[in-house]
Amino acid sequence: MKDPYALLLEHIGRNINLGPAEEELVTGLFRERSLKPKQFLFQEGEILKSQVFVTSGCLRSYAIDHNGFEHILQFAPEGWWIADMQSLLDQVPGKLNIDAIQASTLLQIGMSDMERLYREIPQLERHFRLLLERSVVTYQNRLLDNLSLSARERYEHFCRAYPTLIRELPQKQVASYIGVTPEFLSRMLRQPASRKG
Amino acid sequence: MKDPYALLLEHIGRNINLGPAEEELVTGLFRERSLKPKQFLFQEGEILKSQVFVTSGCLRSYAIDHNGFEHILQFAPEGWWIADMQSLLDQVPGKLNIDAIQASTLLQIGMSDMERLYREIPQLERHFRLLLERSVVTYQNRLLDNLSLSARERYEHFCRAYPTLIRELPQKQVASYIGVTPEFLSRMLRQPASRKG
DNA sequence: GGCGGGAAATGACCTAGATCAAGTCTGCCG
DNA sequence: CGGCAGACTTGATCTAGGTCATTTCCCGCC
Repeated sequence: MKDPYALLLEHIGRNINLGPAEEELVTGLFRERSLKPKQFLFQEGEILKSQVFVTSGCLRSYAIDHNGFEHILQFAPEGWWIADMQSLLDQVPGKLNIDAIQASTLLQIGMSDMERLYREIPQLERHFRLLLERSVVTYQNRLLDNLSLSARERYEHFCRAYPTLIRELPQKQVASYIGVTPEFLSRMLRQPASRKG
Repeated sequence: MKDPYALLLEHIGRNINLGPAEEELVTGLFRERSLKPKQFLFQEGEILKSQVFVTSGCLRSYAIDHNGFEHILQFAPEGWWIADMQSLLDQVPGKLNIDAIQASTLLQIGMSDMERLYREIPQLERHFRLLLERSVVTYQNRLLDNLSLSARERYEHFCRAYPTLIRELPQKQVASYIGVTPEFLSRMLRQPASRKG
């Protein structure tokens, strides 16, 4: 079992270099927490108060539409951040739910402490800028996939993007992520992906 | 006709405060450029070399799928940034096309100059972090819309999100943005949006 | 070792939206 | 003014994927 704080510092260290004092400041402000499978971190209508970094296990965020269907926006395995950003940034009731799909541990930091970190370690702005750039690219690609690919192609992309996850996820969650019904995904997987060209 | 550089500084000024020397540094590194309607800024397969800030008119970015259909990722009217971020960040051949849908003017800065700006004005990291946060939220919402809403609902959202743009855009581009065929959008608009509940 | 509940499979049927193929309408360029 | 290329419309038909209901499977739990 790896030290969660070490994981966080390593993660940050990929983009910027922190001195020992800075590392201490960072680790001093994050608090550990663990979640059991299916336990909620955040529910629709609440106001999200903290940034969350996953140190083990896996969380997911999803929205529920007006027919009661779940649409998964993000999986967050070890080493990822997860949030309802709209709620967090504007301190407004969120539209997402976030829960653990496995027993998980995470590090949490309140918004005012986060702002303090930005003030005292301006380099962190850079770290998160770089993360967010990747995040935008990822969402753009996923959006284009949804606009231009068939369900089967989206499934294949998913398998390539999350080769580990796919083996531990219930099929219905994959369905919900790629945007098809569980029934349809089930049928699709039974069908022998037509050879082409 | 507003000064394009003033527009850029005003834009940045919404997030951070620059001193006169910093403002001069910024404006000194951006170069003006203009595009005629339909003129390309960037085409699939090229490697994007610069950040682009739109100062008048409107650009769009879109991908072409394996059936030859366009899918519009973004419209960038005055005051917005536009790029093929994947290409720009990784200096890799891009999958997007970017062109002007109206006569447009823009400010451009090469990547090395941009890095210099980040070095000399670290606050800019913050500015772009804040922009990118908004951008992620926007893409998340659009993705959820695509996963959970009908074509008509997506159209309505679009009208609310871009009330000005909708009046000057050809219908087929709206169709391409919301992810339906032009034929279907045409029919849909002819149908009197069923009253419900 | 039986049982309760969620996950998956499966069958029959349905529909939003796509496709293809003609038209028409419009604006702009020579 | 004439013509022609794009944008929009319209009709007929098709299909990927959805819906609903039933059954089976599997796994954790008492």
